[in-house]
Amino acid sequence: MARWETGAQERLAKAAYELYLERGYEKVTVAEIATRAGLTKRTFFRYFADKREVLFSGAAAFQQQVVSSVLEAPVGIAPVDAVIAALSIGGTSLAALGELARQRQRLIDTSTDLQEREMIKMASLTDAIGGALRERGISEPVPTLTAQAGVAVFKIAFERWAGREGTVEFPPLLYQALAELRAAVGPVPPDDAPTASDVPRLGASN
Amino acid sequence: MARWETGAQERLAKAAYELYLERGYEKVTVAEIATRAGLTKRTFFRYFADKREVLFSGAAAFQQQVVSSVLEAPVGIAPVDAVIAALSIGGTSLAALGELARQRQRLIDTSTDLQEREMIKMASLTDAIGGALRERGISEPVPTLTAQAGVAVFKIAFERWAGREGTVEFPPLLYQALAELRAAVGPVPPDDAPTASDVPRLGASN
DNA sequence: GTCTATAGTACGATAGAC
DNA sequence: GTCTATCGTACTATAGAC
Repeated sequence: MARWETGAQERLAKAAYELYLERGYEKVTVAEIATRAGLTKRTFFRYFADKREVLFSGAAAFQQQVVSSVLEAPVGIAPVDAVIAALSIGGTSLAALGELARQRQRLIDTSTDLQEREMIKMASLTDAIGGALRERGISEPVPTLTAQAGVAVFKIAFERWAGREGTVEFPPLLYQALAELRAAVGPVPPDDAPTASDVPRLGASN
Repeated sequence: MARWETGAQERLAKAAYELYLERGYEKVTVAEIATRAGLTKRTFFRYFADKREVLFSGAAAFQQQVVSSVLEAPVGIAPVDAVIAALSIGGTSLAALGELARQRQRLIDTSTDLQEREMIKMASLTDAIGGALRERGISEPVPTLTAQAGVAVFKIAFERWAGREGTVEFPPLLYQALAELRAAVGPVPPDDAPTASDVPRLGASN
């Protein structure tokens, strides 16, 4: 008999999901999660920084995927198009999880603590996307603003996806939300306006 | 001698600011704040829901001011212009606090807990602005998207304001950030695009 | 794996204002 | 007397220290 069952992290995550869904996030203690997984509280904190983090352990991989897509976008594409394309791919991966992703979203909606954590993750994603654009030679404020707009659009599109039953393609929801954002914020200012800046392109001379 | 000095909440807030600045937010306990204010931990929690909330007690008033401005904007103005005008007024009020506002911002930047709370407050502000637009008869998705864009632009403008010494006018920073956002997200889609929607106007027939 | 610090809660008691 | 602000204490759970 092995000293440890394998997959301690997976067992902890599974136990946490079950308990959170059964009794609600706030009514569950870390000790209970650990016990159900056949482990101790100490071990829980070896794998997860805190009680919330269980629901966000996939966030780093998602962020990495999006950042990679931005970095690998074709030369000459506008930053906003590179970001939206990257989020389209990432969102499609999340949507592929199906009911699990919707369940997770509903769980987060029941707790302000979890909502806070999700916002932090989204803020981190925004920073990382901005950083990827800067790495490609785009100078401020375009990276920050593009990343903010892209993530805002992503959130709306993903909420719409999660709120629907059955199988819905994610990319059309994302592109529709982008078009709606453009319509809502209004026209690009003319080039001779003192505050306007040209829309740069990735890999171009900037 | 009176059993209690007046202004318990103000004394607690003052003590908290002092201690947070002296030793850093995380190294200060609620008991210490209360003691410096001549009160007890128990009383601290009567006035503030938790240790972070001390730095955000003005948020509700700020939000209320912005929402009121949106609701009172002239008929016929585009939603995005109403939102930006409202945030311009609100931001100017905050900027009027001068060094105190900059100090607060620097404090928040030192703690992820405080950053989380700030994000929650900004999300609440976004929701409230979206609600104000809906109350004026604008239908989704314009309220949500406009509010998101407006708050994103506000955050960038306020960070720029906080990062500068001396007296800088807030509104020009805000309008510049809006122009930059428009340039970054690209052109409004043509009217015949399947995903495009006309830009509605407040009080018009929609 | 145990121990400790501290955030945050619950409930009751008490003291001043009116 | 009532009303309200304050205080004392005991408690749970997270998180980190040792």
